Amino acid sequence: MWSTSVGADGMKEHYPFKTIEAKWQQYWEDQGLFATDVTDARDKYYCLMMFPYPSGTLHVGHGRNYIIGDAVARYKKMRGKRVLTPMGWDAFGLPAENAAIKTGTHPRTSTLNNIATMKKQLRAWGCGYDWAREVTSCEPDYYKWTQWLFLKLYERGLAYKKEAAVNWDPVDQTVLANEQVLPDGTAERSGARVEKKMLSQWFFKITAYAQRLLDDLETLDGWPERVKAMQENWIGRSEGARIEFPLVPRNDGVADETDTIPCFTTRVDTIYGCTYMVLAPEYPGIETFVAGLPEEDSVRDFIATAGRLSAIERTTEGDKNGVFTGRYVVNPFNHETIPLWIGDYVLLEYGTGAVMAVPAHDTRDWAFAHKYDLPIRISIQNPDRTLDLATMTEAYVDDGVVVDAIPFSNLPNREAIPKMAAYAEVQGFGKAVVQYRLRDWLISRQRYWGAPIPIIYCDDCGMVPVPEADLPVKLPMDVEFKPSGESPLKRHPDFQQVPCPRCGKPARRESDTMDTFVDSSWYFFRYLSARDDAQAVDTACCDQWMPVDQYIGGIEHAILHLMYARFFTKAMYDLGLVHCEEPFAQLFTQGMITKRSEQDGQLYKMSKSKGNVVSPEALIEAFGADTVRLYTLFIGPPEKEAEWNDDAVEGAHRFLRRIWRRVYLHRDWLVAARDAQPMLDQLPADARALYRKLHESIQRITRDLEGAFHFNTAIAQIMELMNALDDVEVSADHPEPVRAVYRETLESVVLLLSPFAPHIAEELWQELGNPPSILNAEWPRVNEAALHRDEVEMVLQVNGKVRGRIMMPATADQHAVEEAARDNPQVQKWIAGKTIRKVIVVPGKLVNIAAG
RNA sequence: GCCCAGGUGGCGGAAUGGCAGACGCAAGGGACUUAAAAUCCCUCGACCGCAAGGUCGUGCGGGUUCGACUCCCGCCCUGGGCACCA
Repeated sequence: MWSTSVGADGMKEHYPFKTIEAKWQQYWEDQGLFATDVTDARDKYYCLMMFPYPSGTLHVGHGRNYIIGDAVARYKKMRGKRVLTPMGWDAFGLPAENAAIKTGTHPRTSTLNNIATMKKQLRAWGCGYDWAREVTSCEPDYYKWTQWLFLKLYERGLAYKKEAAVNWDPVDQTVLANEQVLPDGTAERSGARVEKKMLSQWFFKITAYAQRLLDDLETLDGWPERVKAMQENWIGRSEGARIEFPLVPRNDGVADETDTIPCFTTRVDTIYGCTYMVLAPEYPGIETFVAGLPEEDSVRDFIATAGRLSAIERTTEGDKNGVFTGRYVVNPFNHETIPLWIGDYVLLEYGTGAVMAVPAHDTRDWAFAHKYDLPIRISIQNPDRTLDLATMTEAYVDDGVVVDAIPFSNLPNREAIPKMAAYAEVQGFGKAVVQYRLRDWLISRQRYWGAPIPIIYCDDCGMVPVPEADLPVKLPMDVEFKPSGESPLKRHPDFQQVPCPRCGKPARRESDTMDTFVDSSWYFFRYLSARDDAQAVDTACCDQWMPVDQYIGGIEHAILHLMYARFFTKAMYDLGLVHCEEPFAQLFTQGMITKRSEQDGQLYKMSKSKGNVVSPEALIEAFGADTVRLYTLFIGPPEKEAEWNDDAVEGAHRFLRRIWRRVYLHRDWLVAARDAQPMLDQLPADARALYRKLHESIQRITRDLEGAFHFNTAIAQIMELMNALDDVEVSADHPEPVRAVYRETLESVVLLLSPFAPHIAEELWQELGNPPSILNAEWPRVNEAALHRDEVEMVLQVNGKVRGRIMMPATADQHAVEEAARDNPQVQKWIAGKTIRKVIVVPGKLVNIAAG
């Protein structure tokens, strides 16, 4: 029903997305619309997207992150916020170094090339950033400060070196942090089967922050529950007791290095049922315990066999193997002498590496005791007191009553736990303790492409930190990459040989570099003073702008990056560098984009190896960036996974084309209707209804964007509004108030659309006679008067089933509504001959008559 | 085993305890066109019925309620996190 008059230039009638997209990208850049002056923090809104690793090119799956972030930034700007959206590059990392080994291209060259490509891609998507704050973690002006922060942590004892059993990735030729090993024992990055090796490595003492990291999760109201739950699981707090078991001296008079063996238990209430103790095979000093005893050979064999097992074999539930040591310990509660065993199911890294075994009340101990015919004793009775060793077929692990445990007998076991821990403390052989699963963060990597650890080894002075004035410790560029994967720093004399900063004698530089997760643990502070070469962070500015108001990124960083960044923030807080304890107030984790593989028809995350990658370039060429953006946001709830569907992209394009034509064809008289007012009392019914629909839409879209970012329903609402517009005839021939309605509707559609499809919105905004940029325009406001209805449609139900509907004055009272409902012929058909038991009236909505 | 999500048409997905399936995709039919593209109109959960209309339907089984996709209890399934963690 749209008038078909064609505009002056027929060309532009066909939504010239290519020209307008190039035009507006240039305009935003020239006008510096995303440059933010951080000296003014009134109404600040720090909108941050996880900075990408410059892997080469971005696909539409990556795009979701940036498109969501850009839509949020644009929306908040229109809501009057002073929005800061910086962007940078997590630019150190193994892929670039591995590529260098293959192709000979230096990692810095390939990385900077990739950055240039990806920057172009972000621009082509229409995403705006404050590029003056760009940080690139592989450049000395950034990693200088990463190294400086390392030194600060080192001074505080939060960075330390120790010999430990660590995860070794044989493919990437480096050690890894626990967080970077998947549950199946393979490396998160390379996929290699991780090996355990005893090596001397650098750690950050994240465990010192375990409790704070756990406690402060509760303050993070703006974080998804699942992310908080994952971090809670990972930290793995458990309360228990540490009990010292005296070691029974050897018969042959040979002295031991220790006279007690401590163990950690969460079930000290079961200790009267403890019938033996088990040590981890790697337990330090185990060999001296058994030296010269008849059991020595079997113990050595056992340890050797257990040592050959891989991490997965050791940590997979299943068969438990062990061996008797020939030694005994004493249970300090009942003074009973019990045998000391070694078992491969006991982990050195957890607790004390020793377990008090209570087969009657622990499923693992039950299995072990049965296998090796060890004694079993009940020390917790079930509430009915019917437990009997003769009839038990599995360990009783539930709560009950303590038995055979004078002076604790007959106590409910939960009450016995604190009492027994207190008793141990008074007696001096134990105490209540809290144990965490979280391990310290292993940060050294035996690779080249990372920030060098600023430490020097001197034969006389030992470990010496590089003086601050000598930072950055620069990565040498003249290096040779060997296929073995060995770090070129290890055989780079100029890099390694250095005088000791303390005594001046020849010394050796640390050749390990830092985990790239260190670089990304503090970049959000650096954005605020990215070009400052005098200090790592600008404390005053951080006070103003931190925390980040909205952080947006992938769920895959739920534990890794997000916990490391929280740890760094707390450590920097303790150093007085910043005054916020949590970096990210609101966290939004968008779901992955998947696509069906052409090979096997399964859904996979987009990746080159699966061959299901969709590049944005061809789509932008064919449909424009606005279409790709609109489709990406419309695909489904942004926090959920979504399957990419090439066909549906066209639907988004059709919609934009429709809006383009509607506005463009009528632009002349729409501009002329600039000052016309939509007088409510002068509007014919259809225009009045459209005007109501418009304001309902504004209300709903605004609600959808606040908080939960329901872009999909917001866009659906714009589509509905356009559909409603289709049902009326829009032309210049209408009276002024009606023209005003059409103008306001189309203008609002453009405004409401602008965070999602900003180029077309800018162009149409201008076509409607407004000055650019739409970013400076105000988000539409709801006109409460427009929402008013004189009449409402009411649903009529009989026994909960819809039987009809009637129009009622909005002011009708309950009685009138009930009356009208009973009089309705449809309703009468269903209540005829029945007794009406109850009538429910929901004002403005429905009537339900219960009849039977 | 423990802890989180989730299960709705052919598909993606909508629904403050109040009309289940908004919006879009796909499909089918039609209009315009020499033709195509583009655009527009109609149909589109299942079953019964010529129709009016009716019955069933949100993983399964119960419950609360005038009324349940929504709340409660018990299951099943899918995805994710943790797990020989003492």
